[in-house]
Amino acid sequence: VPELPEVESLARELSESFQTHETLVRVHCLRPDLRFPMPIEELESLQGLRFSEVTRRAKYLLFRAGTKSLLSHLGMTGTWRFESDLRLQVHDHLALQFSSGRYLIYNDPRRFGYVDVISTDAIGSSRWLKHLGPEPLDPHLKAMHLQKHASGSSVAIKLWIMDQKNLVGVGNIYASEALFRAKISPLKAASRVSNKEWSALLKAVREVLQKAIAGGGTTLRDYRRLSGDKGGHQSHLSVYDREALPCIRCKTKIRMKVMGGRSTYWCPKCQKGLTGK
DNA sequence: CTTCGATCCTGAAGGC
DNA sequence: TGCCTTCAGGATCGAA
Repeated sequence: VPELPEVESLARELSESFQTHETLVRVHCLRPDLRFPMPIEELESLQGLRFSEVTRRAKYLLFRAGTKSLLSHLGMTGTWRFESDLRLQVHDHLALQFSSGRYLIYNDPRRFGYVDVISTDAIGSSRWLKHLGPEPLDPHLKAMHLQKHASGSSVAIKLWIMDQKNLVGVGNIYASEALFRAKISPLKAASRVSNKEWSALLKAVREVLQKAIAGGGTTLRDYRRLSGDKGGHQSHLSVYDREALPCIRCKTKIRMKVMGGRSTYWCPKCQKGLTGK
């Protein structure tokens, strides 16, 4: 469900709500059967710690609680919500009870998400984060770095930018959107993307992500903000889910193809690249 | 090493 | 109305 903008929006909302630095009073492990079983004892070791800021790395949420941090990946359908009572719903897996009296609850119908507890001063070297590629919004990242890293890869550019060890945070929706914006075919081999195209692509990725963050995230189906509201961004999608509809630039019929098991949308006229190996 | 496909789940939506 | 099939924004794993 959530790509970088959705996780970033959520991290900001959560961070704001922890301005008051609440203490975690009790952890309720309701259903440990997530993608990886919940580490119950580790989670309980967070009891008594004060929660401060919530940050994001790639598509992971990181709740800082002193020397330890709670890491959360939302998979496809994970959501966090506040409740004033321990009022449970179907697919609630974890409830964090705070000193303020409120509960922060993790719900995940498809159970592709997971949580873990890691040491705050070794977040970057944790098993979840150490193999991740660069953050697209990091101003130190240059198009040249991506081009260099992709130089030996025959993988289609769409799949390449979605691979979290190459570049982080770009999921299925924003991969199609960014390639459309940069006018590059999703089928083009990563190694054949030119210098100029890499610049356009990185710029497009940044613009697409920034716009979505500003809009509070895209909701196609399941994504919910902390408030339970849908994201406000869905009307901004230019190609995703527009198969056979006219391209917004040239009216050509948008095409769809399954790549790596995921639906990919593009305009065969605007987006250059044909194939290539 | 790279690359591809199958796989983990539930629920919403569409066809008949 | 109801049953059945298909598909979904992720990412790991094993096989080739």
